[in-house]
Amino acid sequence: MERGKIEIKRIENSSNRQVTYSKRRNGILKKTKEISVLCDAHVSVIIFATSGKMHEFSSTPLVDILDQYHKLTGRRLWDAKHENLDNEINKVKKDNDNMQIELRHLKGEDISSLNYRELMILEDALENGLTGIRDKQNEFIRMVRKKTQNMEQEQDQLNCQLRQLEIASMNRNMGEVGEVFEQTRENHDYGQMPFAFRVQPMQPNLHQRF
Amino acid sequence: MERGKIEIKRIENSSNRQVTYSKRRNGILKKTKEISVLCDAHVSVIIFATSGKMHEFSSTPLVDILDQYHKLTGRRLWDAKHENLDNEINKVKKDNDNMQIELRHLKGEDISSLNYRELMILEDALENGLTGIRDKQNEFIRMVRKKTQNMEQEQDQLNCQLRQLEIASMNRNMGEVGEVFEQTRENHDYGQMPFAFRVQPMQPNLHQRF
DNA sequence: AGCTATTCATAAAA
DNA sequence: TTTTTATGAATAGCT
Repeated sequence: MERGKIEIKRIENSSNRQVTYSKRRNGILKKTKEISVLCDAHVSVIIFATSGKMHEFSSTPLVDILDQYHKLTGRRLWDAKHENLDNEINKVKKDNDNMQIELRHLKGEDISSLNYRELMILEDALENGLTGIRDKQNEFIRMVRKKTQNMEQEQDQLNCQLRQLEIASMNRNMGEVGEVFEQTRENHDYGQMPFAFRVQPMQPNLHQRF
Repeated sequence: MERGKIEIKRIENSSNRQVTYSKRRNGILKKTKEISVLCDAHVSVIIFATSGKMHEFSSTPLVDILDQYHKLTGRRLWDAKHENLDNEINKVKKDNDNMQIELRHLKGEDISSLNYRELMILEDALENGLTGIRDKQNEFIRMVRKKTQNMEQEQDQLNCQLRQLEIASMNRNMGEVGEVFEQTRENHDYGQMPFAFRVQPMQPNLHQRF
């Protein structure tokens, strides 16, 4: 065999093999860089020598290349965790789709494909829903009504008290005033009473006359 | 520039680029195969053309190569991907929860925390849904009713025809039979009539008397 | 690691 | 695309 020509089979001489490996590896890396530049190609090469040493070239991040690889071949290159996440996301998305459909149906959308039985089931569900909602609403209304009643009663009581106080005040103004007025003030302790409960005199300037 | 020599930069002429790509790609694949045989190397090449078409060569299953790659570089190829998946899964789960809540509400469940306004909105949604469903149901009912009517009409017609044929048959049996019977047979051409339209004699054995 | 003699790859053209 | 051919690039075997 003349110089320069070799048969493509394992080179038995270890040092020859080592040299050839080194030369050809460089050649390959060079070629891959070139094709990626010349032709806009995305290339990844990973080369391991038997020694375990690695050389690589990637025109694009390896992850991206592998991602495309996966999309195209469907072959899984990833680890278990990745796969689990993938499964989970698919499951959740499926749930999502189902719920989406159910929601639409309950809103009366996309129902053309349903048969009568399915429509009946939907109707029942909606009626149950309505019943629940209306019960709740009635509860609200009862509550509000009760509250209103209570407030009216309170109002009545207050009005009643107010009238009594007015009468008392009138009586005092007609008789001895000064001493008794001061005493009344103390008894009612206006300073700690909420404003709404204070009795506004019907004739605020009445005492100025004295 | 003479024939055969080029500068390493993107080939602008699209068809030249395509041809060069094809040739060089083959070259690279050949070289990688050769080095793996000659030098016992483990090699993986993945090449994507801009078109998206892929070519690859792996002296060893790609998964194994990537496994070694992991061990050697410690680079976590998938971390970024995992993070993305995590984000996506969280988003979808959130959607899921929201829909779950909406569904429950529409079914009248878990509504204690809602205020009156929210209840009203729900009620409207449910009523709309019911309206849609009931419209659809009515449509069904109308359809079925119409079908039934049509069938009844058809039935009536058939009964009518049947009666007429029976009468005709009776008449024939009362008069001259032999010759006329044969003739009638020909006229009605039973062979091409669908079975349902054939007149069954009321007394099938009547002719045997003659 | 360099250095040729050769073989191989491939640009241009068909 | 594939083939052809002229030419440059890669590389086997030596140093």
